[in-house]
Amino acid sequence: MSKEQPTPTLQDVATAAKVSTATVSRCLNFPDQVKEKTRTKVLKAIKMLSYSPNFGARAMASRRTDTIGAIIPTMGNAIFARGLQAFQDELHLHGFTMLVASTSYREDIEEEQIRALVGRGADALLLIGHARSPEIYRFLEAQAVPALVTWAFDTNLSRPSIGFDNQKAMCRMAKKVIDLGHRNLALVSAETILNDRAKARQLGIEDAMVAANLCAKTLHIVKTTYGIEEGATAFEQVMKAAPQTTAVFCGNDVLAVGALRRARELGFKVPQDVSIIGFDDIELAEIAYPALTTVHVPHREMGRRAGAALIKLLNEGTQIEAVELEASLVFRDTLAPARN
Amino acid sequence: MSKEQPTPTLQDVATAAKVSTATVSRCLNFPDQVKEKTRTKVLKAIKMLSYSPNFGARAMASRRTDTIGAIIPTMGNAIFARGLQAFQDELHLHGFTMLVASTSYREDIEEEQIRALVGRGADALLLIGHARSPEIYRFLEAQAVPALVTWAFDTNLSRPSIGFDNQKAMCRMAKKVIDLGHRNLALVSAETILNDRAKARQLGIEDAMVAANLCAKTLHIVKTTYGIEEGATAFEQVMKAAPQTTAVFCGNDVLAVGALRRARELGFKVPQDVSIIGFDDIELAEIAYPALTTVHVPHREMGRRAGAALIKLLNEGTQIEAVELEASLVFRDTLAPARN
DNA sequence: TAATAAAATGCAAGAGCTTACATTTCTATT
DNA sequence: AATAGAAATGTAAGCTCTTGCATTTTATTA
Repeated sequence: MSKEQPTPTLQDVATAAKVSTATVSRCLNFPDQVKEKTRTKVLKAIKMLSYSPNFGARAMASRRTDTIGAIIPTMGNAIFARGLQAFQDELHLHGFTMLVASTSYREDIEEEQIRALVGRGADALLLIGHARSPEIYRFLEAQAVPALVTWAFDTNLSRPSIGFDNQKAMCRMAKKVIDLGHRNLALVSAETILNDRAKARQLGIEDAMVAANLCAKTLHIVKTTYGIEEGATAFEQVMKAAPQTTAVFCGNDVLAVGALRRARELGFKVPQDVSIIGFDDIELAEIAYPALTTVHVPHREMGRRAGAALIKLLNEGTQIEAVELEASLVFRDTLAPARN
Repeated sequence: MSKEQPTPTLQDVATAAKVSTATVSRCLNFPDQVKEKTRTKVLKAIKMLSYSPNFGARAMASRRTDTIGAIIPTMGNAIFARGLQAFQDELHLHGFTMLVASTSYREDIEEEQIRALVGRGADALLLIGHARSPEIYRFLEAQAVPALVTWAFDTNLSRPSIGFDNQKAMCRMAKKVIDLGHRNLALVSAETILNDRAKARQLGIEDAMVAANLCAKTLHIVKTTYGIEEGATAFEQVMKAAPQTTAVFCGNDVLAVGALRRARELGFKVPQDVSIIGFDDIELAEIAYPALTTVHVPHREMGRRAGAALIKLLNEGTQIEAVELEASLVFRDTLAPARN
């Protein structure tokens, strides 16, 4: 503990095993290029010295890292955590390593993290949503780091993405809601400025309203941050400002669960008095009481596919082809025909 | 896109700005050591080239990385995700970067990940739980990488840890349960071989039983993997094998929520017929119906403190002092006196 | 204005690894 | 046993930065 022992290097191993550094290196990277006997000797030296290769040096010398970076808004949100886990599992399967960073939904931090991951040698990047400054896309291009957008899907953009169309999915759900006779709609949403998914979901409802000859302007929107309590508060605001509301859409299940709870606390019967609709279909949705009607997002599938696509791109140079996944509607117990 | 543009290097920037590489480097690392005019020039060149420093090279040359690694079992579990987020926030505050890896509760993968993170130059490591082979601890020592154990606390070990005593916490809860007249206890637990937290929780119940003159052997234990459905199945197994059971402890809230659901599906009244107790106190616990009685674990506090301690160690060389956090009991609606 | 100290910059030696190419050691064949 | 060809190993350059020391520029003082 007290002695300043420098961490062992390739050279140390080579010396201990009485071979050249090249042989040790090959032993690690191309084991079958070295004779069994030599290999054993080297491996023993490695173990003895508790040697571990220096990644930076290796990356620099070999010009590749087998590392893919992922940048998500927050790990506190189960849907990202879960998608990432699937992503990571897929990468691990192919010998790649994942580096994660989170942005707390802040654009400046996202930029910082993108630079950090690129600097760390990420061979490719996984990003959430399309919305970010052109400068960042330029940077990525200058660094020749391919980026794949997920959690969103938009045919209008040239960027490859693997995800689903938030707008379309929410529109389908809204149509159902309107078909059940609801005319006074509200939306509890996350901030839409830096979150194109949230924005798309809002647009989806508005699309359905217009299609049903309702004025999109009548959609009562309350914006809030992420959290159960936040959802509860927002619900209260909605019902105070627009008491005639019969259906409250929520930008995600966590907000919806909060709304649900507050609804009950305030004496509303769900769904008889007011319907509540979530988005994501996390476990919470099923557990909530009454069980939440929501839009199912294929998080794991998305993560897995994104991983596979990026690996294919890196290994075979195959261009990523955009994949639109299906987000299905899950009808449980918080949606019913409008009262009266 | 077609031209193989090599990513820009420090040298490129230096050339573009007509200064030496040393100046560019200082511009990045010690901005006030370089004249305003020069700095502007350099910064412009950097922006123009979309330059981003190569982390590996920097790490190698400067022998430090300002990076801390965290290794958790899985991101799919909210409690780890949340603790990590707090950890990351704390690190970010001090200019450190976090590298995460997950192990899927597999020892071999954990070892692999530890080596990977150390190889990537992690200045320190955050680990969950104490249980791992001595060889790994030896490796960490050989590499002079300090490691902090969290999510657990054990005064008997010399290793520094910031966490809570799983055994003590569960024992307190079990005591309450026994005080309510429960004599036939069961436990739905995660696999305890590689999970010392799960093991400790089990021991905690047994401690309480012994203290109450119950035979610890009568604790009916069912082991399962993580998941709501898994918890449900395990509950069913418990009640089939030991129908006289009046209180079912669960290793975590997710299992408990599953048990709760299956209990209702099977026609058990909770808590009248059977009490169900969780562990962790994640959001799910509060949302579950009836709301779950559980042990509150200070995830965020743990993450934050762990971050702070590691940074202090790295920056000031201050030895980490172990901190035992309090895990409190949260009584909600799934615990009641034993029937009869 | 000259002399001196302080600030800014440049030079060049590494940091630990990979890999093209050169050299040595085997294996198999005649 | 000699030799070609293959397999194994070694040599050394180069990957991109940081930093101690040397040098140049700028500011300060007499």
